[in-house]
Amino acid sequence: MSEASLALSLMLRQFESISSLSDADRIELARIPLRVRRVEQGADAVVQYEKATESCILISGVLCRYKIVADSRRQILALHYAGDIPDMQSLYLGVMDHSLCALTPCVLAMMPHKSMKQAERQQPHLAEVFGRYLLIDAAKFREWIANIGRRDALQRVAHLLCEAHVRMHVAGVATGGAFNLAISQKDFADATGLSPVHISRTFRELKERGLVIRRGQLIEILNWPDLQRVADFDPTYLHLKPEAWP
Amino acid sequence: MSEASLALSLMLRQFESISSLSDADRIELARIPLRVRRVEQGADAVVQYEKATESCILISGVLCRYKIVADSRRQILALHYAGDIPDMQSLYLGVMDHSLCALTPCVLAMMPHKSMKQAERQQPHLAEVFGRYLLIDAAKFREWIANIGRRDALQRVAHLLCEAHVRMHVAGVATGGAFNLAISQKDFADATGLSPVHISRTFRELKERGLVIRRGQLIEILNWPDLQRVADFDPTYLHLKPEAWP
DNA sequence: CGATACGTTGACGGAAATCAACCCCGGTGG
DNA sequence: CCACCGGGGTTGATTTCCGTCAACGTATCG
Repeated sequence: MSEASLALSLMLRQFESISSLSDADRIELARIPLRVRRVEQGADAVVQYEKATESCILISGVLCRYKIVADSRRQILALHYAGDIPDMQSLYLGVMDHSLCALTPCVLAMMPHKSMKQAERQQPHLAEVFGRYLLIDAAKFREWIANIGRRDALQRVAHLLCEAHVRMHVAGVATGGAFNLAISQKDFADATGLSPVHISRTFRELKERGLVIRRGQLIEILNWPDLQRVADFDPTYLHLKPEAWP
Repeated sequence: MSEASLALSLMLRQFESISSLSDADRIELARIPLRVRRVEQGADAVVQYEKATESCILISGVLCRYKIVADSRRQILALHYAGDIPDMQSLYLGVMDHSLCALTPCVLAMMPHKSMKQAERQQPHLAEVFGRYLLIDAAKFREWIANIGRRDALQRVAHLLCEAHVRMHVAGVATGGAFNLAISQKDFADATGLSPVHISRTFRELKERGLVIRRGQLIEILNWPDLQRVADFDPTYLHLKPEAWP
C-alpha cells in the first residue's frame, strides 16, 4: 500500500471510531490531495505563531504538541500516534498557539485546507465529523489537566499509558498487550510534568508492581485491569463509539 | 435591562471579541429563546455523564468545570465569568465528560440546542462562530496544562489572575485595575493543582512583591506589567481580535 | 574506538502537602 | 446581648514527594 492510501485508510478508521461516514463522505475524503512529508526525529513539524495552510495526518511515528514556558521548560500537551490529525484545529484557527515536534522520525500526509474546506462544502456532514474530532481533542486536554493537576507520578504515567494503549488499539496500530512507544524518558517527563529521573523511578515501580514493563521502545502491559485501576482510567472522555473499543 | 436581554448582549460581545457578526447573525442569535435559571453556590449546574439538551450563557457569578479523580480530589479545568458559554461543546458532543459547579451564586440563561442548531442553519456563519469559540476553549485548556505542568505556585496563580483579568475586561464585566473574583482559596487550589494552604502563602508573596492584593472577593492588580512577566503571560492563546483587547 | 545520547542509581535539597492550632467574621439562637 | 458555631483564612511545624546533581552503565554510531 502506498503511503498516501495508507494515510487515507488511517484517517477513515480514525473518523469511524468516533462517528459514522457515508460512502459519499469517504469518496469526498479520498479526493483530498495528499502530499507525503518526512520529519526527522527532534524536528518541529509546525511552530508556534505560524499561520498554517494545511493540516496533516500522521502516517507513522510519534508526534507531540508542546509549549515552552518562560525558563525554556517544555510542556507536552498531547501525544499523537499513526492515524491522528494533530493540527486539525488550524483549519479554523488561523495562528498556531503551540508547536508540533516529531519525537520519533515521522511520516506525514499533508492536506491543503482549501481541499478540506471543499470537502466540507460538498458533504456538510464532514464538517460535523471534523468538529466532533476537534471536540474530542479538547476532551483529551481536559483529562490531561486532571492527570497533571491531581494525580501522583505513578498514576500519571499509568494513565498516559492507558490512553496510549486504547487509542493505538482503536486506530489499529497496536494489537495485543504491548505497543510501540519509541519516545524517551525526557518526553514522558515533559508530558506528565515530572523530571526524567523520576520517570525512570516510576517505570521501575510500575515493573515492580507487575503492571507494565518498558523494554526499549516497547511498552508491555502485564496487568491491564490493575493498571486502569491504579491510573483511575475511565475512557468516557475519548467519546468512542461503543463498537470501536475492542 | 432584563436578565435575558443582558444575556444576549453578553453573548454578542463575547462572540465579537473573537469573530465578527453580521446584523443577520445578531438577529438570528436574538431569536434563541432564553430561560433564566439560578444556581446556588456550591451546586452543580451540569453533572458528568449527563446528556445535555441545552447550553447556557453565564449572566452573573463564577462557574467552573471540574473533574473528580480517584481519591475524590477535584481538579478545576476552567473558570467561567459573566458572558461565557461554559458548556457550548454539549451542542455537538452528546455526553458530558465533566461537571459544572457554581463557585458563587450564579444566574444562567439556558439555550435549547434545538434553537441553536436552527440558528446555525439559518445563518451558516454562526456555525463558524460557535466552532471558533470552542476551539479557543480548547486553546485555553492547553495553556492550563502548561501552567499546571511547568510553572511553580507563584507563576500559576499569577497566570490565572492574568487570564481572568484579560477575559473579564474583554467581556466588559471588569474595568480598571481590579476585578471581582468571589471564589475561595480552596477553589484557587483546585484550579492550580495546589493546596489551599499554599494558595494562602502564594497570595501573601504576591502581595509582598507588590503585584496583586486579594481583599475578600476583590483582586487588585498593583503592577500589571510585572505580573505578566512573573506569570509568563502571553495572551496569544486567547485568539482575541486585536480591537477587543484594550 | 571514542563520542554521544539515553537510562539508572544514590545522595541531597527544596517546593509544596499535610497536620494542627488559631483567628476572624457572619449567622443563629438562647 | 452574648454565647455558640462553622466556614474560610492564616501561620508554624513537620513530612513527603519529587527535583536536582552527579556518577556510572549501556547502547548506538560514525
